Amino acid sequence: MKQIRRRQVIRTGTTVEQMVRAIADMIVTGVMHPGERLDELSLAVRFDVSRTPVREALRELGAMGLVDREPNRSAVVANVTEAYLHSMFEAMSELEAICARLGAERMTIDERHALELEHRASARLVHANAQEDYAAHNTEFHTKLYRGAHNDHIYEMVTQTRARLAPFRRAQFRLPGRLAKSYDEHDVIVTSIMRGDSAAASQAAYSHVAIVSDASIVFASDKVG
Amino acid sequence: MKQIRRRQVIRTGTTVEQMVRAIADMIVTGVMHPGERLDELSLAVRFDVSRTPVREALRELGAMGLVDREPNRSAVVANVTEAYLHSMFEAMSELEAICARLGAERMTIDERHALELEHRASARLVHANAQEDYAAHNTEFHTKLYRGAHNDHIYEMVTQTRARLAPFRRAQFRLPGRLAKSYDEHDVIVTSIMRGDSAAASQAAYSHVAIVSDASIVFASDKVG
DNA sequence: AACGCGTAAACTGTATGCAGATTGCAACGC
DNA sequence: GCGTTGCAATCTGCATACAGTTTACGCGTT
Repeated sequence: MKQIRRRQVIRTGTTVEQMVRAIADMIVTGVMHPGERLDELSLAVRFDVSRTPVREALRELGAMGLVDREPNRSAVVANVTEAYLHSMFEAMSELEAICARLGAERMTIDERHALELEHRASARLVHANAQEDYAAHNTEFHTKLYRGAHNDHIYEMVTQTRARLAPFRRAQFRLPGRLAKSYDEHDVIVTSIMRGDSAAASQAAYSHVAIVSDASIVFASDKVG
Repeated sequence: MKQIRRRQVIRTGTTVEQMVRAIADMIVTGVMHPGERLDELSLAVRFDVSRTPVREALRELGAMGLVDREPNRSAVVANVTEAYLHSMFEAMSELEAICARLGAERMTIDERHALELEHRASARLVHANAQEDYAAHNTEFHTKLYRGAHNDHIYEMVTQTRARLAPFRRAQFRLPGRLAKSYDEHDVIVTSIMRGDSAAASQAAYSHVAIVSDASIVFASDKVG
């Protein structure tokens, strides 16, 4: 094989890290679907490396829960049971409620303003029914919320859980009227946080995720199982 | 090299899985200390395998957060900052509070009885000041508590967090009077759960971990940093 | 004696080869 | 015609070889 060290122009990190990010991205963004095979040789060819780094990347993705691995079988994009999916959504509700509560107590003035700005910015996207753009703002909004708890470990857990849920939550904004409802729910969270009302923020965040969960499980159900 | 397939008598799983378990165990039980190097070749020799499975095991342990890895550097047993340690303890409080709350609502009669039994069984160990044995019962008690929430993903998160905290929590029961206090705290949790009082159970579990956290950080402080 | 520099040793990153496991297919028997 | 068995192709698991990087040490210079 050639090996002329021309591994594209991705700048950051080691080969394996790059592959982990690339593959995780494909899974999370829905380029690859739950249950799809991740054959080592194909990936090696695709990324122009040998199987060794591919294997390490797959193992790491396995540890993250994004792919399932069994001995002597190809790795496959994680396809969780409906029960486990449900437990992840419930965990998301709990985690997000914690973040909202802690955020209401701990966020700096700047963080609060940034959150509110992010929220307000997405208002016009609701009217335009710009689902893609709204989804991007939505992600950023939630990231700011999670950061606001000022707890790195909780941030790690909630981020990882969110990533694992992503493949099953893709279509949520296609439900008619969901965009507007989502915006309203965010509004309650933001308002509560601005007031420093941790109980209300927590409650609002919990229900918000619970609703997203319901919306998503409908769409997931034809993939899971 | 020989390769006479005599890799000890550990029965389950692939080579890498066995190594992950073995190394994780050494870290969690304190045989290896935070900051200690995990050189690939030494481990390979020790386990009588080549470096390839060792590397995969280390990568998995890295993903779990039990070891730290940097490019072109040996993996080392994870040594977290005091800030991150604090965030993990806080997360533990929150997670355990959730488990207690959900447990108070969801545990079956059998689960409640088993939890109470486990708790009562450790009473005599308190009087004997049998720290080792109490620690074992303590682990089992908390596992039952986590299971009681009937949420697999939360169980996964809390278990993983607990494992990462283990190296920094080892000495907690050596504080004078800690055993008795721990028992009393458990008692409040158990009683609340038996009554189905989720708010009280949640509150009790939260404070319990917060106290353990304080007790542990004292001991951790000469290791961390 | 202290500091820099260069080289070698030690170690990680990656490629490749081989052995064992699995799967699909085809030929055969019922 | 359908199920079963055996073989071949494919793929994973692990070992080994090699390349690139970091670290440590010793030598020479000041």
